[in-house]
Amino acid sequence: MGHSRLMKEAPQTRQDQILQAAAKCFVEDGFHGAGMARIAKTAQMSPGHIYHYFESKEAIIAEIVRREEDGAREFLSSFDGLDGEAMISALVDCVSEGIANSTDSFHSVLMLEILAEAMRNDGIAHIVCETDRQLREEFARVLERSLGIEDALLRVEALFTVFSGLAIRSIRNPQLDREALTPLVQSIIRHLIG
Amino acid sequence: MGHSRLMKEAPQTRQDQILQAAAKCFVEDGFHGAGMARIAKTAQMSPGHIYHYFESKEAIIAEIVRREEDGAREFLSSFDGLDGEAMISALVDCVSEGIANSTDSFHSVLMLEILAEAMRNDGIAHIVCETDRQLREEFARVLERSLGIEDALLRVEALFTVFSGLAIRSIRNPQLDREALTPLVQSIIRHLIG
DNA sequence: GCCCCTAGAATGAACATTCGATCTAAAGAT
DNA sequence: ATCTTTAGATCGAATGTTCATTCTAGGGGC
Repeated sequence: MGHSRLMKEAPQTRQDQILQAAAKCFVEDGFHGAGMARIAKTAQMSPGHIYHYFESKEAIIAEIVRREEDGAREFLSSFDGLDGEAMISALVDCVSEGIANSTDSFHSVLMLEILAEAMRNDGIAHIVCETDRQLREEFARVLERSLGIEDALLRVEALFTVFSGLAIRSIRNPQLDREALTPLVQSIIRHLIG
Repeated sequence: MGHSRLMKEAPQTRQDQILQAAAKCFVEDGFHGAGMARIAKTAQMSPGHIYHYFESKEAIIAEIVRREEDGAREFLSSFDGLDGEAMISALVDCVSEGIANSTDSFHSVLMLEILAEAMRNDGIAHIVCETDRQLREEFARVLERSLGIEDALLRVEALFTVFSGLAIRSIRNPQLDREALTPLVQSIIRHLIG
């Protein structure tokens, strides 16, 4: 599951350095729990200096959300060229990869924080909802073309539901047996697109 | 989907009054975004007085989480006596009710906030994970007895995954067509327990 | 000499929490 | 009946801290 490379690779620009540090702090303490002082220290620069690159703390949050959503957009575009069987097996593979990924709690927590923030910050809500709309529509188009599915938008919604649920489950049940769950979830996927 | 009555009914005690006000503020501003001053004003008492009923803000959060989780526990116990067909139709009915419920964004947001907090607060994590373990095990027992399902714990995990996902979807796609999605999700449920 | 870049102290608002004062009301005393 | 005592409920101002943000003063390239 391809996430924005920002958060893993070494930061390229001063901006990336801040974003990377901020994301780390936000994951550990939450958007409102993390202070600029700690973010600055993590990014190895003075608090005041951050304001040369970002207008405010909220602007940092918005940019992190934007990049995180871009990561999902990119990931989805990797399904673009697939047809028939290739599409099905790519989706099924996605499950094992997706389940494994929720071990990477970094992105799970970030997602929760983003969704919670979206409920009270209209700007964030707009980014998230708009991305989701694009994702749904593009993926429905892909599914329709590659598999001839009719009510594709609906199936996509159900697929997204399952994948979203996995992230939550890995938090509420840390001992989750991923190996055992994978084939069962894969059978749901096949049930949805077959 | 039965949620703790605390949040809807008129508050019975002074404690409930505080918890109800706090939950409202937490939903609007987040656990760390909401200040005691605003909570006090919402509960119609002085900030200082809150500390006669709760040791700290964190204690309020913990109690809200505890009651929210109790709501889930209660809801689940309503499946206790069912058998065979009754169990299946109860589960299927659950979908339409569950999907409708995610319109009630109050509990969706609270859930997100709780899960995010669980990732950084061991006390909260313990409440959430322990409740989830109980829920899984009891529901697996019920499913095993009423439907003779073998790998019940696994099926329960998959069922919980789907229901958890619905809450997230209703946030990322506010225009979600609940009526259309219901039968598709119901078919997933049947696929999981049939 | 001039101009960007940078650090880190300064600022004032907001925060969780504490505390002494005041209010309420019921029990006890006369 | 009336006054006194007492204990808990309630308040709101004070506390010390931490917050996001701004400011100032200097350091290095041209």
